[in-house]
Amino acid sequence: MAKKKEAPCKRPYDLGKRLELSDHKRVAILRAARAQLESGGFLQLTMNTLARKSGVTRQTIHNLFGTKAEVLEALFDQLALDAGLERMRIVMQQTNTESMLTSFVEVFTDFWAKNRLLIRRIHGIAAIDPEFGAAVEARNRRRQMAATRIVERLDGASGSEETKRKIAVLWALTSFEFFDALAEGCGSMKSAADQVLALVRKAVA
Amino acid sequence: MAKKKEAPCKRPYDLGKRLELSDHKRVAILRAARAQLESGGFLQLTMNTLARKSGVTRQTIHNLFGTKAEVLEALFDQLALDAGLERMRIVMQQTNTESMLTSFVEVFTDFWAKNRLLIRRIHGIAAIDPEFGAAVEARNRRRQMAATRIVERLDGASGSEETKRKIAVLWALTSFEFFDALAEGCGSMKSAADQVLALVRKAVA
DNA sequence: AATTTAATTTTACAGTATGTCAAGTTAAAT
DNA sequence: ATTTAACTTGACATACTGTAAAATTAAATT
Repeated sequence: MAKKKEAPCKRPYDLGKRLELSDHKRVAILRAARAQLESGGFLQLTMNTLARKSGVTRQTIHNLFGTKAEVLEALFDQLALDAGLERMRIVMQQTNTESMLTSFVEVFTDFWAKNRLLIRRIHGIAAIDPEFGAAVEARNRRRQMAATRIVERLDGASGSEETKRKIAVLWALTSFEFFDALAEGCGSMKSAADQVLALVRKAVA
Repeated sequence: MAKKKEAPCKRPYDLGKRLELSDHKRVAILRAARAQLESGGFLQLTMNTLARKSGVTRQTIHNLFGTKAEVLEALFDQLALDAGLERMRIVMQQTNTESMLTSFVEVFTDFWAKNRLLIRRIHGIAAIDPEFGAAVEARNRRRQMAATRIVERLDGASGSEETKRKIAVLWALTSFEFFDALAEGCGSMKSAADQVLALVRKAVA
């Protein structure tokens, strides 16, 4: 009674503007996720509200990202990608080792200051969920490597107990959590950053 | 057709052994909650599994504690109560201000080391959920007060910029998060504690 | 020993969240 | 005009939280 659908004949298809639209949605979703995460926290952030706030369907979020955890990983990745790579290059291109250390501290305190609330949440999720924690840890490894290389270059030797100690201290002093705790007590982010640098100099140099 | 129940005549009732049993259950639940939280994290910890692991009904947990968040608050309270009060007294009873500082650092690094995983989770929950975060912050205020008093006594004066700076630094250096980051890099908790003390001495004394 | 009392269990329910599926719609690309 | 794929819609299964009321159990009282 009803007409049968024709058989599908494959034909080349270039999605130009459609990809663009799709990307806009990705951006909108991540932006909304960030806002939601910062204001209400992780428990308030539901796929439903996220969909509503970003003007998309819940299903679309699943199509674009996968699970809720994957949305957050994407958010974290974007953050690291936007800021991380180029800044790390700046650090490593310093000729003087001393200024490399300074640059290292500045790059991260700046990063922590600009994304304080978001990173607090993301690290919080990492702390409560071992699986997500592993994902975050993997993404933080670049900082670890950098800290190691800087201290080793500073010390000349590598592998000694003293060097190991310095690496651990530099790592901890430039961690987000330390900055976050410090900023709570200091009046401003700027002075917290200054304090970190001073402490690093005293402890490592 | 059926017999009517007699009217209830109130009569004094002392629940001696029953309270004891109830307390045993409270303990079992908190113990199970801790284990679950440490091993699987917050997202894995459900009221159902918690009930199963502690040999109680889900409803009983609700009766004894209230909501899931209240279970965790109870867990955190117990932790702080067990260790916190007496230890803080030890710190404050030091005659020498210098040894008061040392004692302060030791008390907390010791505490962090003994409850590392649990505190990491609890602070994680505080970081992702503003409401729970406020509850944790309120319970951490004792440490804040102590740090302030120690530095003020050490400096003689109170209110100066330099004193404020020192308070913030002492606060951050003795935070759990800093210890946690440091312990990751150091081989042992012991050496992490040593590092904290050394840094505090350098920065504050 | 019989009865009263309250803790605990059982059972049921409402509300909300996640994640998946299939069919329908829409708009860009051909 | 037709094909294509993103997107929406609506529905579903599952799981967790929190609450309520009746049934059960064991301690405390008489």
